[in-house]
Amino acid sequence: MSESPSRTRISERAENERVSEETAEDVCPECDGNLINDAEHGETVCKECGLVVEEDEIDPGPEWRAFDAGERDQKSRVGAPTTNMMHDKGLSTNIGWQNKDGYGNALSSRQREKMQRLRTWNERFRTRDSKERNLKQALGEIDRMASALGLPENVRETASVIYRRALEEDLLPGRSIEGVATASLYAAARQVGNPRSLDELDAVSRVDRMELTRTYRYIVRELELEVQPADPKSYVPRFTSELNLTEEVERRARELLDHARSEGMISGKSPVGLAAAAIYAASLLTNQKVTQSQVGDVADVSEVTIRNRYHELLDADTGVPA
DNA sequence: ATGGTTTTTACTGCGTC
DNA sequence: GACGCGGTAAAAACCAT
Repeated sequence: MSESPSRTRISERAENERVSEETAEDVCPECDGNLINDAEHGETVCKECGLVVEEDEIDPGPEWRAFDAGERDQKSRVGAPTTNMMHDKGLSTNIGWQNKDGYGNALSSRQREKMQRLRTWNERFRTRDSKERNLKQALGEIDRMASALGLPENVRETASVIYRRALEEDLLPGRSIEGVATASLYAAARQVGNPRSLDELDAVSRVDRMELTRTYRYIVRELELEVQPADPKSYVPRFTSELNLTEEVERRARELLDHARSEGMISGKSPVGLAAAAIYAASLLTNQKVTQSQVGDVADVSEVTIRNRYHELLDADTGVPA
């Protein structure tokens, strides 16, 4: 319990500061006399010189007067607080389950049936409503992340289709809208051959990596999405342009990757790492050198990985066994 | 949970500018 | 002396079982 003394000190200091602030405010700026609060006129005036320091204050009280408890109940207009925990802030209609009318009398069987139908419909509209809202928010999220990552229109389309399907199949309960939206975008980007790495998604999403990978796996499994491993080549153009490299380098890198694929060297290796290594190797072959760390930076891959991969790529290219 | 594979981290030595 | 590069060992991350 060594922290209790320090905690006491902190709270004492806070107390002192607040008190001093208050006293500073309670003194008339003209004559240093004490101020009094005149609630009826909504003013703060100096007791000594009569200077009005503040006026037009907000009266926090009710604007009506109640003379007994019954009147207070009638005049008070305050209801249940709204809450953000529910999609509609708790303002939607809810039909009670008891078959009683407003006075507590039992309903006739005809009326009971009617109420049952009303309940059913009310519930239908309400859930449809909530899905609409859900979708709206998710699509906004997808849009935001997509433009942050510079992803084109067709990716957003695909992502929203995936999200809609997830929503239809009731995959949302227990998962965050954010998470599913991010996962949908990730899957969509890969499906249309414009992939972004998990790191990149992670950077623009509000959910952490763990949740992202978990929900991604989940929706891929549940929706039986066909997502092939990303093609290393699809990363090449983006990285080369970020490094201001020429078309020649880009072409060379693609060739290296094609060749490596035909040799069956790419399975099990990370596509991003392969792309980075191919670009590095291509930059050497075309005398437009970039450093390993430069490539590693834009691709988010360690230099070691680039080294290992690019040796393999060059070996495969020249026919020398590894 | 476990084991195998891949990637990353951290460190070292070498050559060059 | 800083920088780019190569290599290694151990840790961490990932994936299928």
